[in-house]
Amino acid sequence: MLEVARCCRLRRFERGAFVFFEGTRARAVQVLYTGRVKVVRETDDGREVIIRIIQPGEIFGGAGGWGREVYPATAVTLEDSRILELPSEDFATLVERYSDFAMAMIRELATRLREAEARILELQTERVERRIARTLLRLANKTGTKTERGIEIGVPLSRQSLADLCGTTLSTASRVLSGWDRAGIIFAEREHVTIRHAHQLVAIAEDIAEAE
Amino acid sequence: MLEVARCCRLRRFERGAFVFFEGTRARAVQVLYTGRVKVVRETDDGREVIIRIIQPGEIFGGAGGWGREVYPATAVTLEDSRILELPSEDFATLVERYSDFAMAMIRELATRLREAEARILELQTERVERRIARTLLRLANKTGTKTERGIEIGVPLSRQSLADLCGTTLSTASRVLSGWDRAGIIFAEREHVTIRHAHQLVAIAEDIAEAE
DNA sequence: CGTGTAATTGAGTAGGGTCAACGTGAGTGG
DNA sequence: CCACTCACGTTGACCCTACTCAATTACACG
Repeated sequence: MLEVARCCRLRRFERGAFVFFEGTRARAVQVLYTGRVKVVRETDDGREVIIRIIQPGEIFGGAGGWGREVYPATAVTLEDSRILELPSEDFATLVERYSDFAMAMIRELATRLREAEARILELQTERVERRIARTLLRLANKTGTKTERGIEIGVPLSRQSLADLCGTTLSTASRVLSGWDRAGIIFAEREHVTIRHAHQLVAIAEDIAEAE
Repeated sequence: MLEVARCCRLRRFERGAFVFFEGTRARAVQVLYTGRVKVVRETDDGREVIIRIIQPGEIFGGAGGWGREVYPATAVTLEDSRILELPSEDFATLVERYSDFAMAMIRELATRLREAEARILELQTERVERRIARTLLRLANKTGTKTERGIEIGVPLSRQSLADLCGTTLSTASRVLSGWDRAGIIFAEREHVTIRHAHQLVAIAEDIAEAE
C-alpha cells in the first residue's frame, strides 16, 4: 500500500472552495484528510441538494475510479481542508489488482446505496419536522462531540445547508430550529447546533407520543 | 463461467409472490429470468415505497453477495416469474477470483447509486406532476414497446404502484393520469399506461412552456 | 352474476412553500 | 476600539399543492 501513498497528492482548500465541479472530467479520487466537504447537486433553477457530507477519512469523488467519465456532482469545502488526491487510473489499477480492495469498494458502495435508499424512503413518507430531527440525529452520530451543554454537531451547518440536506426551505428549517430551541431541546446557534435532549429529538423522529 | 451456471437454481413464482423478505437472512443473489419484480420497503405505518422495478436480466437481492447479513428490502413479483438464484458464498467467491466480475459489480452499484441520488434530487425539488411524468418516461425507456397507439409500458402498473414509485398517493396519481388521458397525452388503463405523445410528457417533465 | 380489487372523483384542510421585511452577530478596515 | 458591512437568521402573512377521508363506479375473474 506504500505505492498508493506515493501516487497521492495533498492539496489545501480554503473554506468555500470548489474541489471539483459536476460535469468536469474525473481525473482523481479524493480522500478527505482534515476539514469538511459537502457534495452537492444543483437543479437547473438553482436549487441545491446536499448529497453527502464528507468526514475526514472518507472517500469522495470516486466516480472516476469506478469508470465514470465526469463527476456527477460538485464538491465544496465547508471549512479549510486538506485533501489527498489519487489519480483515477491508479485507483482502477488497485481495484483490479487487489481483490480485498475491490471488495472494500463494493461494501462501501453498497452501504452508500442503502443510505440513499433510506433517504428516499424518508423523503417519500416523512414530514419535514421528522426529517429534520432525523438529519440532526444522524449528523450528531457521525460528527457529534459531547460537551457539557449536550452533543455538539461538528459540521458548520447553516439553516440553508440543513434545508438542502433534508429537502425543505431555509424558512422552514429556521422556524423548526427556533421552535426546538425555545422548547429547550436544542441550542440553535449561528451555523451550529447542539442537541440538549437527544431523547426528545428521537421522540419527534420516531413519532413517539411525548408524555411531558 | 460455466461453474456459475452449475451453482444456480431456477425457481418459479406466481404473480404477487414474495421472493424474499426484508430482514431475513440473505442466502442467495437473484437474477430475474422472466417476468417482473418490484423491490419495496415498508414504513412502520404500512406505507410502501418501491425502491426498484426489476427487468429480466437484472440482478437483485445482491445484499448477501456483498457482505450483508440480511435483505434490506422485500421483493415481490408483479407477474409470474422465473428467477435464478446463486448462493451468496458462490457469488462472493466470484467477486474475489475474477477482477472483471468485481469491476462489473462496482460499475453496477455505482450506476444504481447515481440513480438513487438522482431520485433524491427529484424528490427534494420537483412537484408531484413532474415526478410522475418523469417516472412514466423512465419506465417507458426501460420497459416500453412501440405499438400503433404509442409506447406501451411493459410493467403491470396500478395507480398505487405508480404512487409508491414517485412518492405520492393513490388519489393524486389517479387524478393526474385521468387528466392526461382526457388531454390525449396518454391512455390510462387498468394497470397499464400507454404514452401517446411522449413530447408533451417531456414538456411537463422538463417544465417547458407548452405552446398549444 | 356476484364479489373483490382497481380506479375515479368530490369536498375539505393543512403542511409547508413563497415572498418580503427586519434583526443580529462576526469579521474588516480605519 | 468602534463603526460598517455582509451574510446569516428570524418571523409574519398569504396561499397553493397535494394529502385525507369517503362515497361511488368500473372491471376482471370465478
